[in-house]
Amino acid sequence: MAVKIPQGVRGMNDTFPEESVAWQALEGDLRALLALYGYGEVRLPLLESTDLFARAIGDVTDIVQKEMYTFVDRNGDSLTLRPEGTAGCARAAIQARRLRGQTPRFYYLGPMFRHERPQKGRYRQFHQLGVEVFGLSAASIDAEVIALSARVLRTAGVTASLQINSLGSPAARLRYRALLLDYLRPRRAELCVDCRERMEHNPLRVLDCKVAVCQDIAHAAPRLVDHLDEDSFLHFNSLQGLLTALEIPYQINHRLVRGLDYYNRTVFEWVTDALGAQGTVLAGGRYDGLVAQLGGADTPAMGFAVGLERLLALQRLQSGVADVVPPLLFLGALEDAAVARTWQIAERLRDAGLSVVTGGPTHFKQLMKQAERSRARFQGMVGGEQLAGAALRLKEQAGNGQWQGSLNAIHEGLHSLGVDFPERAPHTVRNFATARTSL
RNA sequence: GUGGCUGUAGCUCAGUCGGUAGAGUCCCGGAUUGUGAUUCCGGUUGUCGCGGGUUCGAGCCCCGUCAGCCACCCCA
Repeated sequence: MAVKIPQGVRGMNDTFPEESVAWQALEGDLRALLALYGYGEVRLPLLESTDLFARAIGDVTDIVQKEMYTFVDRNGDSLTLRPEGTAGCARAAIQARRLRGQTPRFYYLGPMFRHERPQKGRYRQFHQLGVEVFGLSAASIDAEVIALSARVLRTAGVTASLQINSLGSPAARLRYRALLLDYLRPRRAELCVDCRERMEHNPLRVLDCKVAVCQDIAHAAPRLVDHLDEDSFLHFNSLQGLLTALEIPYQINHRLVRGLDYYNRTVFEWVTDALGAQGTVLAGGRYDGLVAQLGGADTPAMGFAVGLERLLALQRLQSGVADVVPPLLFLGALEDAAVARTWQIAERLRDAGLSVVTGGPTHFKQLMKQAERSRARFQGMVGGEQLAGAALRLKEQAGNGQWQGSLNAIHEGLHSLGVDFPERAPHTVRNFATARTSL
């Protein structure tokens, strides 16, 4: 009787060991880097109340209008799988009163969910590293965060180009919006249909359109930088000076406007043309109004997010990703009677912190194939002869190293073949002892 | 949400005019072999993505649907 095979949810991927080592390596490198800058991890829920995202991201954005995974829980509350991390992070910081005092520098790492049509570099469950700083309004923190973002890319071994812009204060942005509309309205008929729609709810996005006609119109449009408020203008100048001092090359992109409502002043993006249509690998900016908007004390904030699938894809293209680390030793048992002894030896070597995989009991030929496939550095086969005292042979699989000796002397054998034993075996005695004393 | 392309063995792919499931590779078990091999025997290589329709008969034709890829849109 045929049973229907369950299918994973569209746009959500499973990751197997060959692939997950690259994730682990990247995540490890990033965590180490963040510690270097004094950022600490916040672990946030994947679910928030739907209302939070509507208020934070802006309820006319595509994300809120048509991309959220929203459901009603058993209490009748409307909950949403987070489509981005900033809203939840701000909510948590407000709730835990972490907005002042020692300057909060946070990061988070994990899955986000958006119901979009999957394509290259875009999935329904995807992963972001996000960084958020609260309470600092000076351009110096913008420079710090952008420098950190530059090093995120450098750490991953990828290159992209930095584009920056300033959206000014909300008031200046509103004034500019009116100016832009005055400019666009007479040209409305020339714009593409999407842009005519954009004029209604988010005219700044017309500047970002890919259609040639719209780009021409956008190039001749009044520029945001020319209509910034005084403070934002100075802030932007100050940031540029700092980026130059830090030797971080950038381009000012007057048409760079971010999609989320909460941004003001500095916005930035690292872009590449190596990933097809999804060229933005890392993006962020300042969101001074969000915390107050969510009911917290008026607190400036700055942050960014990196798409880890995109970062990894770029890494795979540009510098290669981490590969599986093969075990040190393959130990095979040639017959039932040899299993117990072989497994004991494997356990002893693991006590000493060495990685050992076992095989058998089965025929010699099978074991040889298994040994080769394991990619272990060394290989040894245990049968009745070894149990009776005959010499065990250790062989280097990819080289010529060899050793023969008694089963009990396998430590010495490995040592003579050049194996370094760890100072302390991390997975054994220490954990056992801690467990006992804490109980 | 819209559009284009593609779904056959674990993998890479054939499959003619609609007429009985194929190759290579890999994998598994057994015999021989005590060190990377060979040989021999045997095996799953499969609801031809799924569901319907036409037909005496569908991997092939028609409709629907799902998934993957790419682009639009949007975003990291």
